[in-house]
Amino acid sequence: MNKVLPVVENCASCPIRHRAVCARCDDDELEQLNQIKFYKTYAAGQTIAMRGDALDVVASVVAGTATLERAIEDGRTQLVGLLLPSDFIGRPGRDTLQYDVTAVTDVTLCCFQRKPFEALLTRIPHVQERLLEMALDELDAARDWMLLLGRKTAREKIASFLMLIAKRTVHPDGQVLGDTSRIELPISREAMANFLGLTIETVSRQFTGLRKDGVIALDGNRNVRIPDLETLLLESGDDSDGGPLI
Amino acid sequence: MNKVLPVVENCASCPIRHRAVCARCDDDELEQLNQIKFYKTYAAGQTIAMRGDALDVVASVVAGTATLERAIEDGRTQLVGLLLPSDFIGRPGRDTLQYDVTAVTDVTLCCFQRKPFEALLTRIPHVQERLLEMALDELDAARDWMLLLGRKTAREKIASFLMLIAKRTVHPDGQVLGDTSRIELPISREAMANFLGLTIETVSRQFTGLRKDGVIALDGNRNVRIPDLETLLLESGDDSDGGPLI
DNA sequence: ACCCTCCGTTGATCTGTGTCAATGCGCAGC
DNA sequence: GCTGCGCATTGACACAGATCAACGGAGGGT
Repeated sequence: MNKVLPVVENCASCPIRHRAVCARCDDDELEQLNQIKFYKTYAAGQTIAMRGDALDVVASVVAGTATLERAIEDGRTQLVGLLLPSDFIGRPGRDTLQYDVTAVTDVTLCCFQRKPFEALLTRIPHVQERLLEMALDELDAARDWMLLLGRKTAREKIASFLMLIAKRTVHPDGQVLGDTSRIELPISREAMANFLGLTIETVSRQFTGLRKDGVIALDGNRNVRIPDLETLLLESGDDSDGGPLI
Repeated sequence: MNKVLPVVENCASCPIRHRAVCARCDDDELEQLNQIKFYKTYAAGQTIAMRGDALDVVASVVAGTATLERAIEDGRTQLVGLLLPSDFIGRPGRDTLQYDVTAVTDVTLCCFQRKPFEALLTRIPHVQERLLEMALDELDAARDWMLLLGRKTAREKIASFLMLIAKRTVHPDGQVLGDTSRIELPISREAMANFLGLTIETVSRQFTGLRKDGVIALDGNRNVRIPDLETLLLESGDDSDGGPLI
């Protein structure tokens, strides 16, 4: 518990700068951002924030994986966001959080106090613009996700999830790769079930099914090899023309 | 077909101005918006735009109901957005549309050519801010919707939908009402099925079930009376603390 | 080595919702 | 009035995925 986690020095060195909030800032603007930011780390399993919490910071994920969850009292839980490096948490202009945020691996956040950040937005308009762009990207992702939840079969859901992770895999050098022949699942079977609107048993059975049919190969629980990406794409029921590989 | 639809003169007279993109504009700024805008009407059933279309306008819904749909080739369709008066269509910064947009009733749109609108955004920062706010509201709505699609039963889905429509009902004078004792469904059973990730048969059966249990009363196909709102809320499986009634 | 816990897998069975098919109802056109 | 069409309802049945239960394997603590 509470291991010492690596600390990142500043946004300019963020491996994910090209997608993060400061993507288009010049050195001067980065300096302004640097003055109001700080890093925070959470160990795997820790709760970062809970639904209803007053939210006085906004943040970017620098490293690790976190989840956004919505739950019903009786325990049913739906993942409503998967936060990977470069994703943004929190919303300028609203001060309570609507969801539970949990670190599923060790997570490093680049945080900004909300008030000074909002003030900064008015001075650096293209950060505002970037936020809008990110929000709309997330909205698109949420809508694809809705198609998955409402209309896809269990097998298609799993295949779609694998494609999603493959596409979003970010390598240590910051490049978003199309390397989809081997992926590492960032979350447990349970989290996947909550992501896809399934039970863990069904998730497990579908993995077995895909393995038996030669669509994927499992190497431990978290490593998936994909011999033929085309086949997996077919299984996913996706007819998207690719779209941005973000 | 193609009846004469009423024309709205300018944003300032929009009945829904308080929630639309120009919510916080002063007269001078409204004038700037007026110069690049125009109105367009669509008859019920018309396609407003299709997935993949080049999108050179953005728009606000002034009157009527439209849907945003995502479909798989085999015909399975999921509604990913329900556009009611004051909702915004299109995204500054991206030039193709990801979804099919259809008018389900006669619809009046307040349109802006995208390029001049984007130029205007840089001059009127609080419109940009307003767009971000609306995008984030939509994201919140999408996430609640994901919980519904992934984890709720058919009955809960119907009850949630009724609550949603009740909350969003806008009266002609522009006031968002809490009048939830009688609502008019803006969409057909089929569209509801696509909204909720169900089949029309299941939607129908759930309506019948709720009626037989005295939770709702039906007056024709599109009119629902809700004797006791608390009961319906209970059925919806929602434990949200209300949140903004938007 | 042992136990224990956590996580994932597999099996047997149940059930909510989908599927297929028939029927009902309102409304427009003639 | 009748007919035809679109939409909604109802019924019988099938099946995908949930539920309940047992088991397996990896890793950590002692």
